Amino acid sequence: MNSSTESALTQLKAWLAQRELPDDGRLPPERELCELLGVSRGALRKALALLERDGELWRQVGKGTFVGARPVDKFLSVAAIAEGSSPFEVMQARLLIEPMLAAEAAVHASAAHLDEMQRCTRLQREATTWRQYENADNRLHRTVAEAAGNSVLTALFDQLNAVRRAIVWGRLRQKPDHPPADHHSFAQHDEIVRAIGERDPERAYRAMHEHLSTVRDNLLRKRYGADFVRPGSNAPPPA
Amino acid sequence: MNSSTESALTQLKAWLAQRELPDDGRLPPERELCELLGVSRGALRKALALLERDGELWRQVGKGTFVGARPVDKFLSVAAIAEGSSPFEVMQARLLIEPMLAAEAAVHASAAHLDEMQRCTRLQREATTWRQYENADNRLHRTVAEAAGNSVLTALFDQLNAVRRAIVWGRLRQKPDHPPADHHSFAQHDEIVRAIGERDPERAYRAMHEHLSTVRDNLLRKRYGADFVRPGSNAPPPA
DNA sequence: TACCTGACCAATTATTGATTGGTTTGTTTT
DNA sequence: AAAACAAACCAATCAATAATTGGTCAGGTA
Repeated sequence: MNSSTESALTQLKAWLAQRELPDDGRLPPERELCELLGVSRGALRKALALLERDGELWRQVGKGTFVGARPVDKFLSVAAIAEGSSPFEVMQARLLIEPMLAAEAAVHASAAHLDEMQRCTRLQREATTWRQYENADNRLHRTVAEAAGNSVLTALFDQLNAVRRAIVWGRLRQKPDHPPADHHSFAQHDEIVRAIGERDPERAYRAMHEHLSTVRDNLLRKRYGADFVRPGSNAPPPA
Repeated sequence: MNSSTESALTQLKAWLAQRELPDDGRLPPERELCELLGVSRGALRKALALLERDGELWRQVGKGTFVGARPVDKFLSVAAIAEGSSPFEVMQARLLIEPMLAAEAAVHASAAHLDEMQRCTRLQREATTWRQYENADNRLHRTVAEAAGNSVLTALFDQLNAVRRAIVWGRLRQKPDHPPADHHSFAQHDEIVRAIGERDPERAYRAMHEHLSTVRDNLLRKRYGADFVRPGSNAPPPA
């Protein structure tokens, strides 16, 4: 180590020891600090580099210099998740999560939530375009998630839903302009809403599970043929 | 429906039908559009509200009005979710999700995953600081999630975990420097890993559920006192 | 050779003004 | 009296700009 940097390091450590730092651990910009310490900026930077190498602080251009460990705010983007996933994985995730949300919704749903659910089933029946149909479907499932009354779970559902859309949009571009004559879904949606309305968590769970199973099977049949048998477990969880 | 809004709705639908919209589906600001259609802004807004209610378009202050479904691509940042949530909600979410991951892990876990889990339990026993203890705990739960073999679910777990950390860091600043003498957790972790290793999904589910219940109760006791009774449902889902 | 000074670069933040959906208020119309 | 309208205002958002900050380079100095 050269003499000037050694001096700067000593000064810096002393300053850090006596000085009370703000909450975010930020210390003054280099141009100020080097004047405070009475050292040149180059020397100060070498001293800071040493402390950074030891993990005692971290720096970022345009932001500043901070004591402590560099924060790792790894927010996985929806696109990144969708990239490494398959429609099958998304369906399995839905199959695990949404029935629980339905069960919770049966406990916590408000009257407004129930109204909205019924409105969605009606809108879906009245849909004349694929977009309307899908809108109503999305909205119904979203309302169920929201009705569960847990903002964290709602956020997770939103993320899952976003991944689902990203994958569907990316791989299965087929979007007919007419709504499907899928009376199966109508009845299943009705059963879900009914179970939630009657405050029956177990029935809501089963109804949602059965509905999503149907959706999954349709998806897989469309992709792999009618005789496809899904690998892995798909049973409801133990009680 | 009142006559002016009915007229506005007709005009609007006609305009939408004949007009080719830009790629993003954005239509002109209200102040322009009402002039184009020859209706008052109030009437136009009522008509727009109807279409929005039917999911045919969506609006946002400062942004504009767009046809189609409201994009949920808005990646909710961890901080944003944590802001509107409570530790209790996070625990409930963990209670709903992680037992299922454990059950799936019992089916799909590889030998490498099992090794890693056992390594984590060992590391936790040997931990001498709180940070090491917590690291081992995080890693164990993360490995279970990964062992479930579904990248979407793993991503959701990561997000949930990030929210949990954000909340714990933000609200409960107490961080003792010594690991807890919490032999309860040790035994429960062992039971989880054992159940997964023996390929018993139901036992893995129950073990994880019991473990997280304990964690939650400890958390609540610490926060609200020993006699706190948690509202809402916390029962395992129906079979 | 080591060091300092000054300038410049690129990433980031702060600021300002304009745009836009949402709301209120007072007036006019029916 | 109720509905409709017009204008003003509000808050969220966006675009453009300026300021800040860590990183780097060139030239001079001891």
